[in-house]
Amino acid sequence: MANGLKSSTAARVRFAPSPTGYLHIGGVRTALFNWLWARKTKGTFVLRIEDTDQERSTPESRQIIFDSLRWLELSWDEGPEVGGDHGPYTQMERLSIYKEWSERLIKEGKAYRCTCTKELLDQQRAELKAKDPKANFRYPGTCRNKPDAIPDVPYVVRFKVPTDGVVTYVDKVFGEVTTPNKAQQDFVLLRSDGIPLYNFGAVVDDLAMGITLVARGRDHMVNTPPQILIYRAFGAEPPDMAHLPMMLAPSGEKLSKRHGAVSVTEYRDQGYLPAAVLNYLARFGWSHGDQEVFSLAELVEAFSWEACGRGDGKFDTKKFLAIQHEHMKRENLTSTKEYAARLVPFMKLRGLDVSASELEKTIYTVRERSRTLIEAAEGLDFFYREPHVTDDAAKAKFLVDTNAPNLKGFLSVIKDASEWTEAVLEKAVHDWLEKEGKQIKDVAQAARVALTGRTASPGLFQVLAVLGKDRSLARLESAIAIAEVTPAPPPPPPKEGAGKEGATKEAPKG
RNA sequence: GGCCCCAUCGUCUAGCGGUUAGGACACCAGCCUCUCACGUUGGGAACACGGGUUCAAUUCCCGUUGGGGUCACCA
Repeated sequence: MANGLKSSTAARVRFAPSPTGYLHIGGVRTALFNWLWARKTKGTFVLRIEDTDQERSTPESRQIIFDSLRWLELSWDEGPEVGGDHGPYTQMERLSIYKEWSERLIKEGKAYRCTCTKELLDQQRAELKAKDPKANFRYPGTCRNKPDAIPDVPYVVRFKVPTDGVVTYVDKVFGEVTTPNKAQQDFVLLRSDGIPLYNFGAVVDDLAMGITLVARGRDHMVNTPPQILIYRAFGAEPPDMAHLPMMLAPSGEKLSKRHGAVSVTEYRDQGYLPAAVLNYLARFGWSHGDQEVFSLAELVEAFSWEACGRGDGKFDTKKFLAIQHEHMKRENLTSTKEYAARLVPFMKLRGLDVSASELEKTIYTVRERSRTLIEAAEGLDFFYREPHVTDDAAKAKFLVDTNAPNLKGFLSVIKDASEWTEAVLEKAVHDWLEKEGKQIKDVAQAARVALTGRTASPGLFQVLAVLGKDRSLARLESAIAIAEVTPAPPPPPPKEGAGKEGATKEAPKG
């Protein structure tokens, strides 16, 4: 009962990445689930930078994290650049806090100073391994029972792990998990340079920041028992814990650069929509009946830890693209206004300086056929490029003398149309075709190549309407000029497959 | 190897004792069609194995197998 109440009241959750590179797609999922929970409970989403790995942390990575989260629209309520009552939100700025809290534990006999050097322990570990490759090295407890005094050599602070007993906690997605304490060693809290290790820094901060639920990847599940021991040493109740199943590469290996894009910024640059990225990630390890496509608001509404699965999954780029396509197609998911605004930079990349308001008028022609903003930009290119570019193969195949008469006829019909609208043009052309005893397919491809420069495009009459009368006529005229002086290629030889099929069918005759 | 976790179509998953085991992606075939798409109809495709519990197990329990995580003065 008390637990249910705790879950439904405003949660304080956090996302605590290390600034050691790009923001991994798996990290984004962790951020998303936390963010969803914060929004659903009308709670607080805290961003904390865990930069205690001085070797790997960089200011650039820190910036990438901010940029990525902002692009995804996963806004944080407390954290770097926005502030809050529990700062600072960067661990390297909290060193005095860790020092103070560790002294507290030492004073209470729950932790101790250890002067064993890393070199010594590495050596002991190596010796043991040499004797017995299967052996499990653990800190032997050399300094565990020494009376406390500040040594005159560098020392680390170690946690005094109880020699017996177990840690049991109820994971929000995995249920009850029990680990024996004797499986753990006296792990290090504070390094000799005063910088905390992950488990200590995270617990101190989560406690100090009033975090009520910790959600992270399953690779952290092994950290939970020692962390709970630390919470208890501080006389505190641990927050709720939730672990998320792993996202694996299609091969079943850990997801890495080798298996395609793992950095969110790559998806951004490939023309994915943030809402689509979030949608795919949300459905990975979480489900809501048969629903596949969600807006962000729907995710917030529907999300729950209970509906999270426990099995690891494999990242599927095809399904990801399909979800992305849905978001590109549906106006209620991506309004034309938003679509246009996001498209502008992709047009710019093609050297086309088109305003969002201009794009808003043409987007309807590519909505269903573009899966990404890059594809949309490609699809819209010929509307804005003057002169437009004609594909060589398309030109050679369609802008030829045998098509010239049809193109001329087509041109003169639309030129005389009573009104330059899709419907009127279509009717005019069809009337003409009927009179001529021709079909639209006899002229469509040549006209398409003339107008768009390619063999695949939006509907012919949509193209005419968007292009406008002057440009349409001009493009047709120059195409006709080319066609008239270009001899048609020889007809292709009969297809082998078709011949065989015919032979089979007519075999009884022979 | 120790500790921990997991197990339904190829993939993401629904299922919370009794179902023709459902959906989505992908795949195949058809329809639609001025191209590309979209849309649409249909199809193949799964409960890892072995014991229990039960009138009844995909579902609950145990084991086996398989997979994953982690064993640092990284996070």
